Amino acid sequence: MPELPEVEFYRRLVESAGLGRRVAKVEALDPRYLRGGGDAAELSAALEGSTFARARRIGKLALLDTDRGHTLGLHFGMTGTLIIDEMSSVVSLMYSSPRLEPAWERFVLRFVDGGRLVMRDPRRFGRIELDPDEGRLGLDLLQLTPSALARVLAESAAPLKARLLDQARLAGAGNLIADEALWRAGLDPARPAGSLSPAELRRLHRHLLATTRDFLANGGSHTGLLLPHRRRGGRCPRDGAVLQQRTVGGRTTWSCPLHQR
DNA sequence: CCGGATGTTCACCT
DNA sequence: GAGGTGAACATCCG
Repeated sequence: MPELPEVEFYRRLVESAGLGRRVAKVEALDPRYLRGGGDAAELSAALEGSTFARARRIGKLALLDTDRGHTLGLHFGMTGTLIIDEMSSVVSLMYSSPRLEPAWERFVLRFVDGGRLVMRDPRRFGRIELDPDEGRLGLDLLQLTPSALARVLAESAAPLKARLLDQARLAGAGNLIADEALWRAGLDPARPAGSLSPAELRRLHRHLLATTRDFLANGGSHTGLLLPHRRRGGRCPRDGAVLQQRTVGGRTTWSCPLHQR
């Protein structure tokens, strides 16, 4: 999906253009888009007549609090984007066509003022959920402290990268943030998570936050330094070594065999 | 035509 | 129980 930076852009979009507007109707709702096959009538009853009072985010989950005590959870999958009044945020998604296609509108809220909030998602991996269990997500990546990172990784034989992608332990990092931060930190994604020295832990913590903040500042998760070289024959922009492609933690992983140890 | 893509979940192994 | 793999989901792109 969009990773933390993209979802943060969506949160800000709601904050700047979606708060205080009364919901008239849940207008289009792909039934498969309700997480856990939830009840569409229940969703309409909870949202129609309400306004959004606050937009929060935990990891990759956007949370829209209504003025009546409900929360709408938005999860964007691989290709989900949020649109308000036909204006998208500045986000560009690598693997989602920018084309406008009404059939890709999986969830639409019509406001009383005539405007719309739309989730457009070609691949349909996104989900919405009323009053989601926020406890299923770990600490938000932007709130990560060195000691919290140590707890995320402690005593685990799982690959380092697999732990970083485990949303129940650390919420927000996706495949691109993980590869970029590990590359910057000079750490092998396949290292056992529990094997990092205190110095390596501090280094990884620093680069995880710096990478995420860079992506936020530069317009998204597709702005990494490693990204252009994630292709066959691509070379490490730091030392020129041919990059290695593997599957780690179930995801395609690119790393430098020379400086990531 | 085929394979793979910023993700999550589940079944099935070891 | 922990962790890995592969599939499924659905569509586009090279």
